[in-house]
Amino acid sequence: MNNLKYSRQRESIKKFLAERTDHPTADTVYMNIKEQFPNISLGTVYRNLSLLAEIGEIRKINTGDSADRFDGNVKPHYHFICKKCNQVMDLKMEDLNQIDQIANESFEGKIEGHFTYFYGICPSCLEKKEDK
Amino acid sequence: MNNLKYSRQRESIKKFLAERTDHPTADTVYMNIKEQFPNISLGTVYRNLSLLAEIGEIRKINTGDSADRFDGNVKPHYHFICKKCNQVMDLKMEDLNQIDQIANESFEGKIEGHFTYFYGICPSCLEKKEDK
DNA sequence: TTCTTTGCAAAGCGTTTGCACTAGA
DNA sequence: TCTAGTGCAAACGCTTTGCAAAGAA
Repeated sequence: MNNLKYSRQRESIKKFLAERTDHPTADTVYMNIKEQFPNISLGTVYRNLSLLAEIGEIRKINTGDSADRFDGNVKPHYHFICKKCNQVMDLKMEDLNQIDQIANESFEGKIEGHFTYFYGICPSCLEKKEDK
Repeated sequence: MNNLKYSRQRESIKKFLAERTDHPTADTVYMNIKEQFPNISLGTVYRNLSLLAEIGEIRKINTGDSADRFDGNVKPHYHFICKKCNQVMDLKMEDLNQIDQIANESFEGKIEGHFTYFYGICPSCLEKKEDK
């Protein structure tokens, strides 16, 4: 099952994501890894992103946008998406486990968890607005 | 700005969604509307779904799946997605406005709202599991 | 050697769009 | 009449996949 062989490309992708605090798309990863591996193909990037997400070394996040984004931080945390600049930021806040219980109160099935992301205006866009 | 003309196709799509409690994809809408309008095109379905969502008569929901889903119920409510059968169900629960404040506590920007969906096992899949 | 990973290109899927025609006001 | 909406088909953006060659164990 776990027949993973080392690959320089995969390590590079993992390292790249670990160093970023924004949440790049597959294409952004591709563009950046290309500097180190000029011949790398987009397919390889996608394959490795999927694989890394599957084994839990990175997280795949879906912001409702067309393209998926990837996060090198696998610790549970929430995301904020700016309505103006579409930037995706991490939020420093506690886990909202209590909302699963609230949801469960009048539900016959079993609630195991939730996906939540917050939206609004990010600090730098707020500033720009105030300047006007 | 609001130069809307009546269209039988659009009305039919709206009515169809209002009568459904599941959350069909564009393709499911297309398949069903086709019974009434055999010549309707997928493009028309997509155009009307976007338009209706834009003017707030339906809601577009993104469950992280490949295809978007549409909801005839525009009142604020939360969704549950079954991990087994991928069914999307409505949840009867209060608004979680308080979580926006929690998120805002250590955030420099402005949080305006959140998207949340819950996941787990739906009632009918739970039953099947217990039968074994 | 054996089996995983790669690069490439083609295909996949859901969605959008240009265009000539149709239909609502 | 005038403009919005339609059907059709082609194109789009993101992602996946088949295949032969390359690389790790």
